Amino acid sequence: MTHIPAKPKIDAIISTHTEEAIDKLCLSDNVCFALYSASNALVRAYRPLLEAYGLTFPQYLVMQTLWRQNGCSQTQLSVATKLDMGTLTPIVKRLEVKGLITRLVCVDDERKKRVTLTNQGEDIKHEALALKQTLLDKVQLDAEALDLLRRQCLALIEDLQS
Amino acid sequence: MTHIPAKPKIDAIISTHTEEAIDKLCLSDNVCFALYSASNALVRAYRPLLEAYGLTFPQYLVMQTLWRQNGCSQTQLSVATKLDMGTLTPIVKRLEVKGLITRLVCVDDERKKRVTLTNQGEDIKHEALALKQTLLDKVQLDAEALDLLRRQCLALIEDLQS
DNA sequence: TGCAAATACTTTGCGCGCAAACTAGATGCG
DNA sequence: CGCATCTAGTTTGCGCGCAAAGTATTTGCA
Repeated sequence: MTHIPAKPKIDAIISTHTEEAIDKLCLSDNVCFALYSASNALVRAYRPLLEAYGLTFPQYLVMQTLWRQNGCSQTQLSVATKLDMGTLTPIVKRLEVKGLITRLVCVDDERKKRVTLTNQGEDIKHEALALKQTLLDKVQLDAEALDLLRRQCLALIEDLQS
Repeated sequence: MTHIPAKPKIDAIISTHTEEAIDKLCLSDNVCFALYSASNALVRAYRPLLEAYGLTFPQYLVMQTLWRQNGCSQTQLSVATKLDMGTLTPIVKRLEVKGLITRLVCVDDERKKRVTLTNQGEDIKHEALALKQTLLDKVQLDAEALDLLRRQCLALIEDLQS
């Protein structure tokens, strides 16, 4: 009679999971998971703050770009925000519906769209930019640690896109 | 006659943006943006690797949790992956359709669903887990820097969710 | 025991994020 | 000039991520 391997052990049933087991269950030993979760947590934390201005986080990124340099093309916005055109088009359209920007076909190149802030879009600039600090105030990490985090993320982006 | 303020200067037109201008346009001086972009870049980099196993990145996170602890409830998966139930339910359903897991109502509590790996789900474990290293090999950051990045992200998550 | 509150999960709606396919205008070159 | 190629932007399809509302089961407690 051939050897019958031990029946694969069914792991502990749900009700017996202790706190420690759940801790080990968490993927926090994983850089990728940590980064991914931190990004989700960030967007989640921004949501109630940005709500006052009717903005989502990606919309806020587009607005920040325009506050630096009004009259960008959509391609330039795409490069600046690292969002592809398929993502950007509807975002920019929504900002237009909200009355924060206008989109006009470029006269010298009719393929391009020039994205320009409305007065309303300009008006919220300083208040909305201050939200960044409001959010960072929640964070224990000091300026130096945050700067390191920022540079590590940028380095990672470089490495991953090659 | 009242003072007429100078007409607001229209910023440099699109075609005159130099490389430097585009660089300054980028939001890379912003921690939140860097983190957000890094997370997007990460998911983007994983996509072609995970495609071989028919997995998305969030699906991969769920599988990783199950490979650690088979037979979790969905709530436990939700805690482990830091994804809310509304996100998790369709992810788990898709994994079931792919034949990687089964979902059974718990006998002792009929509200709960016990999520269990199929043989196929077990089979891809080692190959799929190896992808993590494949991806990290692209990255210049050393183990120490990655660990710091990981811990900074976890600290940030803690701070932001309070 | 009865019933309100809590818990586990599902569904809906909306806005990404991105690949892929498409439209339309600009460019280059024989 | 003519025409292939490129570039700028749009559309479609799919899978999140999450708030909010809904269903079903369990729990707690008067």
